[in-house]
Amino acid sequence: MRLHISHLATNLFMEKGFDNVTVDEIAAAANVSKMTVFNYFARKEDLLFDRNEETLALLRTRFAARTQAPIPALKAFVLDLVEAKHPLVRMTPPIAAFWKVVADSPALREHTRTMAAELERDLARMLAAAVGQPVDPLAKLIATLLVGTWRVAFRESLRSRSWWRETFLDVIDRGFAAATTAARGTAYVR
Amino acid sequence: MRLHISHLATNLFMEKGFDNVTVDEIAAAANVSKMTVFNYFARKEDLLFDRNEETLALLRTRFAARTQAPIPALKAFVLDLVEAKHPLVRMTPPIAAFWKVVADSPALREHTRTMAAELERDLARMLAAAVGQPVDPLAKLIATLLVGTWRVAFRESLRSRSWWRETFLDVIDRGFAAATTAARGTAYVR
DNA sequence: GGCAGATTTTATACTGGGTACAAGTTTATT
DNA sequence: AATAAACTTGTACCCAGTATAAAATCTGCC
Repeated sequence: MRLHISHLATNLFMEKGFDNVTVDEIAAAANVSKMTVFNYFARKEDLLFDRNEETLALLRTRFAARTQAPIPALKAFVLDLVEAKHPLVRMTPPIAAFWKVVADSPALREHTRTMAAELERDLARMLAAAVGQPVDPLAKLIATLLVGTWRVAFRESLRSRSWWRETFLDVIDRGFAAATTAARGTAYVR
Repeated sequence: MRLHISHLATNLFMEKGFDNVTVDEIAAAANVSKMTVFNYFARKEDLLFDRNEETLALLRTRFAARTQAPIPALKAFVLDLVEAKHPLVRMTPPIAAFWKVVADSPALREHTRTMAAELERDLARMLAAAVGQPVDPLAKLIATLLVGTWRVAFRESLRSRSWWRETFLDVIDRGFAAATTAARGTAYVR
């Protein structure tokens, strides 16, 4: 049911743009009342980003299974995503279309920032836990640097559909090198 | 007039919290109609962050007058702010109270993220212009790393009112070292 | 002073996301 | 079948923000 509504809504968003579809419209298309939609999804934005939680879970799982120090492990994780052509880094036309919907809506762009902020907080907690310490400024700094690196690399890979690999990997390389510098001499790097 | 309304609104926000003050209320307090308020301020959030543009202008001015490479110059700029006890880094009780209003409102927290994103874009442009190049992925990455560093340092200085200096400067040190690593071998560092 | 024209302010009415609440409907349990 | 629990819905509401056109205020000019 939740999936049904979310799917329907996503199609409408792709057709007409996020801001040009009202929740009433979505509810009508699903033969359901507006209240029911808000019952399943706290905000309109969640209709599109329903799978965000899965991504976080994937990160947590992979991080928990790591065999290296936190920062190298995270870099290896990102490189694995590229190698495996995971949807998060594989810019097929439908995926590019999805992100175009996001890029075209101010509300959705703001929402991605909120998600990034939550990711930063989560990652800081994970990093701190990995070295057995409370969440301190250094953990927050590293989390911010890494999430920022990811954001830039991701956006660049969206901008140019072909030949993005080189740029993407260069940004990842430089960003992780930067985080490594910030964390030099701590357990985060080795 | 704009200042009058903004001042009045800020006081109301400090008293009751951003989300518990309606624009109608502000308009009434200023003996003015709601439309007039929106005439001066495009969004409710702008009533509080009216001076954001000034800060950006300060950054641009200082950056234009720099004598060092971009990244060292920006670090010197931040250290100067600390030295001069600029309001941006001096956490007096009224300033802390102001930021508590922000911290207590989800809408305002989102707004700060939007401002940070705009700052990132601006800084990327400034960096690219400084080395005579179009805005490329590296400029974006450095801008993101530096703004992220600033955000973390700033938030930490808010968290603990006394003895914040050491932590603040440590985060700045590590963050700028990280950005320097990301930019190694380019004109951004020297 | 007084008039014409531009600018500002205002009232009114609307859109749309989101909440509160209470009543109705379905589904599961015994 | 009866009752409780969970889900769904209608209705009414709040508030930010927009559109539009009328009214008030200010401006330069004679």
